[in-house]
Amino acid sequence: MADATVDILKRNNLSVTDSRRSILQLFLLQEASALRHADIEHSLQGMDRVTIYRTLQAFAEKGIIHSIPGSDGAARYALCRSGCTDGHHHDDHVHFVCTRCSATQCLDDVHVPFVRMPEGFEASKAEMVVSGVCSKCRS
Amino acid sequence: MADATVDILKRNNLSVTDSRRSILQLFLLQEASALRHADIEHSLQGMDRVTIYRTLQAFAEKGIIHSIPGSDGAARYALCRSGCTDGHHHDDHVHFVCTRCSATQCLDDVHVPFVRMPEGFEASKAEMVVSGVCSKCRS
DNA sequence: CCTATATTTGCAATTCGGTTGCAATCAAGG
DNA sequence: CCTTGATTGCAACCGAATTGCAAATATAGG
Repeated sequence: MADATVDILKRNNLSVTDSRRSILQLFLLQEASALRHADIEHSLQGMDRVTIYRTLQAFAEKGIIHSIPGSDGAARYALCRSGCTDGHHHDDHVHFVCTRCSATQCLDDVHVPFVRMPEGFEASKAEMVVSGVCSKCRS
Repeated sequence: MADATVDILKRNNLSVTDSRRSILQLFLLQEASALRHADIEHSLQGMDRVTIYRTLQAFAEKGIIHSIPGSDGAARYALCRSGCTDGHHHDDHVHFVCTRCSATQCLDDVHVPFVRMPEGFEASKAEMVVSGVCSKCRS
């Protein structure tokens, strides 16, 4: 059990397989920015596209990762902070997309502000994506 | 010049064609909720899919319509309020997606709140999408 | 009004992100 | 170590979107 990936998978009632461990490993190493399916496919050559899709789905369902709304038609995923469990995620933070390096990252400490809805509307979820230049690209 | 569509196209230096007028007409009639490519294709049977894509792009570039971030992989567009011009849009309002009827609409009066960025980040644009049940579906 | 030019349209083909069904493989528990 | 249910890989498919090119059309100039 020398590996953190095994631990996380077991904690989430997922059977431990090579594919899942490799993908999870990628997320653990990544920390900084979100991963797209294509990124993973590129890093883990030889792994089937479909397996990656299904693994991402499984992780998202268990609350290991969360999806990030991206307007470019490619889903992005990032590790959930501790505190996320099955179904109920704590991903109420703002996401940032860098216009220079196009990396997407979670601003874990910036949470989505409340906005008052017009008469008759019932809000249940709010997502916010800020774009600009990230700290790495500015320096 | 009895038609508003001709007027709008000319004002934006776009040549007046049947396709553009029909699509623009749809947006003018629509008012309430945003349109996806598929919606237009369905309403305007016989028009080529590609023409619709290109027309939407042209309208967006001119600031006649703006695109709405949707996490479901299908772009949505809605008319810009007066005040939008080439490139520089005033679409700093919140968008609402109904989980029941799945319509997307602009909450023109609710503008995206300011959020303070962490050290080193430079924000240039912020998008916010709220989901829930719209006024039509609640009544 | 007519023509020349630049723009727009339609079509076919292609790319890209994502999903589904199915058979083979593999992990987990007994 | 064996059974069983979950996971993988493959092929095929789907919808959204883009590209290249030839035909059609709008616009400006005469």
